[in-house]
Amino acid sequence: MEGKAPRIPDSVVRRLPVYLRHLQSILENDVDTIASQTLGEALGLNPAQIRKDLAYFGAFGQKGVGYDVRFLILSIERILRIHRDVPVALIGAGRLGAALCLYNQIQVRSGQNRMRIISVFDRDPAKTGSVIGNVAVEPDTHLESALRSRNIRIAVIAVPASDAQEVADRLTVAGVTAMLNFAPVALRVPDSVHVRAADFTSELQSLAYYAFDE
Amino acid sequence: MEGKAPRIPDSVVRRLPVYLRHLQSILENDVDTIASQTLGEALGLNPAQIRKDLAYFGAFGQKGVGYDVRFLILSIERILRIHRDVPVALIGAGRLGAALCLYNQIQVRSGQNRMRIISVFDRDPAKTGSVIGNVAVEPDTHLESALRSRNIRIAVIAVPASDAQEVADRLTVAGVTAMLNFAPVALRVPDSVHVRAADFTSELQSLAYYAFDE
DNA sequence: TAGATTGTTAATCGATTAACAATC
DNA sequence: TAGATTGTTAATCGATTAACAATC
Repeated sequence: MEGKAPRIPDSVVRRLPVYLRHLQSILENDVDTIASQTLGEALGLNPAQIRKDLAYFGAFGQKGVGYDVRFLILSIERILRIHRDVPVALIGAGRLGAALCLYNQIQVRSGQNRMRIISVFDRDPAKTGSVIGNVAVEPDTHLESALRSRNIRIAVIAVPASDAQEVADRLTVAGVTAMLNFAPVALRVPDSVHVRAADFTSELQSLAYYAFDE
Repeated sequence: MEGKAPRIPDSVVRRLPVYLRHLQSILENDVDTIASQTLGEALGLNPAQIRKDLAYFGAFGQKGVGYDVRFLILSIERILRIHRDVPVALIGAGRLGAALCLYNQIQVRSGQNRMRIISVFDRDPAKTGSVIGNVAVEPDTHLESALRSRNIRIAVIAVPASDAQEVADRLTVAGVTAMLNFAPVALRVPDSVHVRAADFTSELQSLAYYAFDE
């Protein structure tokens, strides 16, 4: 009975966390209701785009009134599947990986985020057994069995570029379906796996183009 | 005489560093020439897109042959304005900022990147005066004067969300025209300033959507 | 009721892909 | 010359924005 599965553009999915974050922040200021116009002004987005984005998933507002902030927060959390804790793995416990892990723990503790890095792996025996915040670093030989037994579907790759493709391959086999890749290399994965590039160097380099068109 | 200024889509500008990185890596394997077809296969992109992207800036290939790897590397570096060292400022010397700074130094030292973080600022007097790798942390009171005197146009924002808008405002006044924002908040800046969001939490949250559509 | 604002359809805009003449 | 591959134009596809009836 479910009917059509409309296929949601990635650009829409990526804006949802932005909406969510702003809604959470205005809730602290006791704002109960918000119009797409107001939200758009705060985020620098077209209000029609916001309404259309939300309408992909249902009708969450009230005509003439706007959106109930609390209800919209809960709705977006359900859409994204982050209405409960989501276990995440981190591969690579170097400086960047460790910083991301500690940052994540702060966000989780303050209630801003339910994506939790609960497993960290590294191939370096010197790192294995050490602890980052409240998570122990495990040897990467445990990777496949640990991910499967903990039912982890999302992983952050923070290993050197030379190791990243091999890690992606192993993660794919272990059932991971979404990866955030900080290594400066393009990863090849099956169509069923989503990879998002999060490469510091590339971001900086592309910004140089805009910085100097005087 | 220069003629039309074609206005380049941001999606094109953001792919250039990806092309560049791959070209640099194949050069190490003594590949002298590459066809858009081959490059596309390696990066998971349509070869027509690669040719069109490059054609925005000129004709860099040879019909029937392909692109000379060395020449294309130099050409893309010039297009992006990274054919010489580019000074970058980092605001916020917390764990994430420090990790990014050290990571940047490794990349610069190994010759993979000419975007150099040469100035780091923090408002915490406990951090001021300390050193991250080979860069000293300066008090944020120096921000405007230091950026102007060093002619810095690009900045990385790695401060708490609550401080990020104020930092962006100050950077704008100080003449910064491109910012990479790691704080989990949408920044409002004049149209003349480019802000790129690089928010770990949002990226992870949007990935959750894809991880569970079983 | 009058004013405001949604949800949705239609119009616009822009980016990607296909096709192919030019040419190495 | 024959085969390969670019640069570019045209066709397609998809995303954003405008407009407005529905309705709170």
